[in-house]
Amino acid sequence: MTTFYSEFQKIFVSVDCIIFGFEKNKLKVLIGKRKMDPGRGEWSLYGGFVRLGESIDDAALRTLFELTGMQNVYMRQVGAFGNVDRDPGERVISIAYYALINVNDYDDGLRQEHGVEWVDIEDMPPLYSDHREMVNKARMLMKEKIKTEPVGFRLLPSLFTLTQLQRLYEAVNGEELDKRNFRKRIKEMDYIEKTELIDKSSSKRGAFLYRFNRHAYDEDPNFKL
Amino acid sequence: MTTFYSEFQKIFVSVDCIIFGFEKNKLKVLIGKRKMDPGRGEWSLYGGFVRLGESIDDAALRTLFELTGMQNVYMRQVGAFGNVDRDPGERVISIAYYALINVNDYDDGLRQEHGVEWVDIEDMPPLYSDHREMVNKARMLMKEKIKTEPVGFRLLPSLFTLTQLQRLYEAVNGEELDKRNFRKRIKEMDYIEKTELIDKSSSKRGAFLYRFNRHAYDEDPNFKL
DNA sequence: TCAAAAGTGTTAGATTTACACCCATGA
DNA sequence: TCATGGGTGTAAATCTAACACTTTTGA
Repeated sequence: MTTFYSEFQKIFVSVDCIIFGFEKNKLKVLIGKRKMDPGRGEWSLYGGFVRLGESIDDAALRTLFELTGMQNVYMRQVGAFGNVDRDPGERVISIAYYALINVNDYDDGLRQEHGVEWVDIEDMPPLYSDHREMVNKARMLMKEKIKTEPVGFRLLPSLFTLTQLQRLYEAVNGEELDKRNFRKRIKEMDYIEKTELIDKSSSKRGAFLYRFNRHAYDEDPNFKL
Repeated sequence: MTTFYSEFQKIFVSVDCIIFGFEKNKLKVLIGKRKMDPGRGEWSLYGGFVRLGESIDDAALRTLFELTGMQNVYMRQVGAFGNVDRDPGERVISIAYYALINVNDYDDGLRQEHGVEWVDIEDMPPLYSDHREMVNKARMLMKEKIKTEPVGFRLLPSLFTLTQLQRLYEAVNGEELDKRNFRKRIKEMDYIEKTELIDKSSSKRGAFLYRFNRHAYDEDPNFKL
């Protein structure tokens, strides 16, 4: 291989995944106890090293796939974290990505095999290295994103009630919303379709189930550039 | 040195700077013709490699300093760019940063020595590799940032007229603003101080000069978290 | 029969937008 | 004297936020 930049030094580059889920009306993050040195036993995001033959985006997707077996997952870059001493063992620059998954789609056996757990984002233990900072930034970005794009559906089952949807927005924004104002806004979104199905699991009366219509969303002139 | 991650491969990591300036009512970016292979002669952002002993933020600041001799410059990370073939010579992951400088503070001799030029962001030549993508993302982030924080002053002299400030916002947003509505909003911002000084360079009548008061900004309760 | 969640409109206030003329001055 | 950019306020429209009661049904 030609070495154009031989006078410079190479550095380990990793990816770390902030995997968001939504369960029991709480926004959750998937973390596990670190199984390698340095930092063995500390709570940590799941990550991996970037290989020479893959893009950083692909490295993030691969890492997520290793952990969850899931593909076609919504992932977005959070940013690069590169303090000199962020990894106590070696110089490692890490690129954080957040992912949005529906917790029901994640096989719980697989989750246990990897020893990772869903923890409430409002109630997280101290994390390894700068991982807390990554989570904070990821949450901030996701919160901004959800204001302008309907990415929240990634965190819900394909059929959901309006109350579930409201609780999701509340968990993401960290504040309660007015039920009537919320429903009014939802009604204006043609890509949220009411079905004739009723969910009786959370109330005696039952609530209509809704679904996100991607096709209608892509056609919505309010969201064209 | 202990080698914890010896089974993985290291990668070159660079930083690239999107340096924004404001001149003749246009938003400009500083670019130059690349002086090294691969890509020699192509228009390119100014960049450099991250060293083992410095953080990525420090690498960006150092790179900017090398080019401009300027310190204490406002810089923010744009993100990591890591397609496998983004650099035709070697695998290089690059972290882009944008900087806001006042073009008058940049010594023009130094600029010429480095062979870089201010080009209108609306009228840029094709750029090396993924640099255009970096510029686009940087601009988008800067545009969002300026909506909530008064970072625009970094692009202006310390004394400026309201028309200059309006033109800056127009250049950043890419659309014209209503003069009266703009001035109404500015008047509400206590950290933009009117001085008794008059600028006669752009009109016969002359226009009052204003200044940004950082102290008043830091105290503004509208901007506390 | 009652507890618990679902569902539904209106009004006041705040914010945003549109819009046109006089002023001061140097050439 | 006139061309040029500087400077100023109001009203309509839109958006946002606050708010309370009825319905259904299983236990």
